[in-house]
Amino acid sequence: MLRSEHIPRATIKRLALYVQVLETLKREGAEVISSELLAKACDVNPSQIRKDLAYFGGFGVRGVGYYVQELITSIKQSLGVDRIWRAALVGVGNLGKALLRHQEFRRRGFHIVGIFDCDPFKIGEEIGGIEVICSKRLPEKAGELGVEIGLITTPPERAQRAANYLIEAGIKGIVNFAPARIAAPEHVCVEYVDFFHHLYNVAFNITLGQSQR
Amino acid sequence: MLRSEHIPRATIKRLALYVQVLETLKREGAEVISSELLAKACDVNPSQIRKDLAYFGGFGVRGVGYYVQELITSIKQSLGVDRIWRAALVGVGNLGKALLRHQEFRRRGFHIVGIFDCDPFKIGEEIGGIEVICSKRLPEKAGELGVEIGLITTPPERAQRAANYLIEAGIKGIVNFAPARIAAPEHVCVEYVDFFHHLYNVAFNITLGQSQR
DNA sequence: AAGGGATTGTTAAAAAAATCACATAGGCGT
DNA sequence: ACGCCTATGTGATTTTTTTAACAATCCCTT
Repeated sequence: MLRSEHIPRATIKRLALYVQVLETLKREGAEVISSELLAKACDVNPSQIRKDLAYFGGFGVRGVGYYVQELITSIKQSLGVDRIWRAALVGVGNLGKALLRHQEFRRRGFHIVGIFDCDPFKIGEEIGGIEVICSKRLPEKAGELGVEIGLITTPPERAQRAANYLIEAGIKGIVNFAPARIAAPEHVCVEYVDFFHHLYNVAFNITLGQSQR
Repeated sequence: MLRSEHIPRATIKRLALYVQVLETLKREGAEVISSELLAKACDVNPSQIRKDLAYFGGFGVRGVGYYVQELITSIKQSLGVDRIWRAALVGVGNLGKALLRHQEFRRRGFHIVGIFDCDPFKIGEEIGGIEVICSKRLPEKAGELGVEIGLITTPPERAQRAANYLIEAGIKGIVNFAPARIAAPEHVCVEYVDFFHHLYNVAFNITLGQSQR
């Protein structure tokens, strides 16, 4: 059993993908799926899938495959997303507002319970029943609200400051949507969402990548 | 010289990161930078950077480092983002609207010149001076507008249909913001932007990943 | 209850990517 | 003009990740 080994970062990334595809398959009525079929749907190698899943346990049944619902539950458990996560959003710009309106967050178990901005004109405004609070008060408020994850949607030049407030608040995970790197202590997990990385990738592939992949 | 070899996918990803960090450094007044310092700012290995850059040419000066502005220009050229790319956006929801308002797209050379949706109530509406057109007319309009890249911001269940229209329109690159996989022919490059992959990553790291990284 | 068929879990091999180490070469001071 | 200093570019090495192959095992039919 592989369970106790070090789990590759790439595996974690793929598990999130598997959940997405499995939920689609479930909606379509599938109850059981083989690694081969799931692989096709995810556009990866079947061995890859079996290996990824084996890190967390033997979820499959030999000769049969994986029970879809059971697998979804197991992966979510393994990832730690089988519960509600309370998040704070910092930066009420276009993107911030769009994310706040995005029903998918709640549906997936990420509840935005605090909204912060440093613009005095935005402070006090209500969005989806939550009042926008001054970013400076983040450290004090975050504990109160039980926030564990921070979402940064500020302009790039203010991303680091937002991060500092979140770190000061004792938050352990940050998803940064601003196109800027941020410094954080070892124990804080920072993930970057950057559209432009993807756009650049596409542009490159169109331009010269014809032969690749 | 490595130039003619196959370029790793991971390298392309990092080049986009380098551009981001270099532009910040430029704003801060840096004119020259060593691979070591750039590495620190990007949180990667210095050799990695030198090797990545060497795939595209000898941009550096031995004993000195890399000239920041020159390097930015060179990388952008290598990636094919040293020009304007015309894009179409399909799906005028919260996220779509936020992206349309996002100034960064234009600043980085991605001009959204067509907006499409299948909702009759949205068709005809004007956003930023561009009229929303029925998705069905995408194939005919895309050529007319000179669109090369498609951005999908529909709900997940409509992502494939949006993709089909884009493919029919002869588009060669798609950035899909909808949480759904899409099928596309070999010659069409598809990139996925999925916040939840990142959120899941953070959740996992907080839950059990303490020992990792 | 026993054997056949199918698909997993896992070990071994291959491929890819990251890192190291150093020779190479440009700039700058003398 | 010469040599030193420094940081690049690149071949060799290590590590990581992916893919292939197959033995183990579970269900299902007879």
